[in-house]
Amino acid sequence: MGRAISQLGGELPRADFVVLVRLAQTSDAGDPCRLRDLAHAEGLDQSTMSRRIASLAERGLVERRPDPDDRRAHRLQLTESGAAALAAERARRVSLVTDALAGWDESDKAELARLLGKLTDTLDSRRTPWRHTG
Amino acid sequence: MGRAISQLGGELPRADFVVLVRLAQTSDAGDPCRLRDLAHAEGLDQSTMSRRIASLAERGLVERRPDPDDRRAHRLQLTESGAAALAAERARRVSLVTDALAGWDESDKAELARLLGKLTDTLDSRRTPWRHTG
DNA sequence: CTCAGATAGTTGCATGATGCATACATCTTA
DNA sequence: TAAGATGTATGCATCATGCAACTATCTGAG
Repeated sequence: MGRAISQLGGELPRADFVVLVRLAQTSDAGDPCRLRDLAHAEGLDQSTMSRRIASLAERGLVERRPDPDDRRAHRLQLTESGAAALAAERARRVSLVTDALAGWDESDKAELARLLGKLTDTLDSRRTPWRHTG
Repeated sequence: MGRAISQLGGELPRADFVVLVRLAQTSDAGDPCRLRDLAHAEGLDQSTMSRRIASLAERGLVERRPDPDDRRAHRLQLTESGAAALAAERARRVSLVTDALAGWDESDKAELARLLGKLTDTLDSRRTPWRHTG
């Protein structure tokens, strides 16, 4: 817990961040998020995601609860610390962008936001394969 | 040489790509590009860049010529194969974007291009630290 | 001119992330 | 009930990386 709090001030590694983002999404959707889904969503091997989750669980950011419907599986969810770490990292990133665009006029900022949103939608609808390493 | 040609059809790893891009830039500028400069530009350790260059040189994409003014150093430059591989990778990436934006109207595409160019300039002028891994 | 220190680059070594193959438990279906 | 599929974890080899140490060369103070 102290460990998680200490992370709030620092930088959350990208690998951790993307997992927390996915977990927050599925948590919003109310789905029981499983390891395999996360691995597939990120284009990673199950074994890699297993180790990432183990690491996040050790640090108290993610909770692995037994799935009552399938005793092989776990239901993954953010802990309070995990949600806090995610919020802090998002805030840090928003600050980076806000600072970088401080000199821009409002219309350009609004237009960029609109077009990036549209781009995200376009890529999602095409299920564009996304490699973090390539 | 056959190795380099066979790469033209495939995907150039990002680590190789960014090095070739830098080399093409400095080649345009006419500067003798050295290892240390490349490493610093990418925020990597010299030893890492040394290994990347060694790999690119083995594959015939980069040439290491002795620096006539400093016998410790090498002058790095793209080979013909390297320039071809870079051009092919750039074309592949342009195709990805072109395909993804195929359904967009021209005005939005032009506006996105303008704003991304402006963003690039803004980030460059701020010397924003850029981590490929974070 | 000479020698101490700086600099360009390479290599040894340990570390961490990854994928594949495998193992084990549990579920599903014939 | 047995055979195969599925969810997850682990052993193992591989690869990229940073740090430290090394060689060769350059530079500057004396």
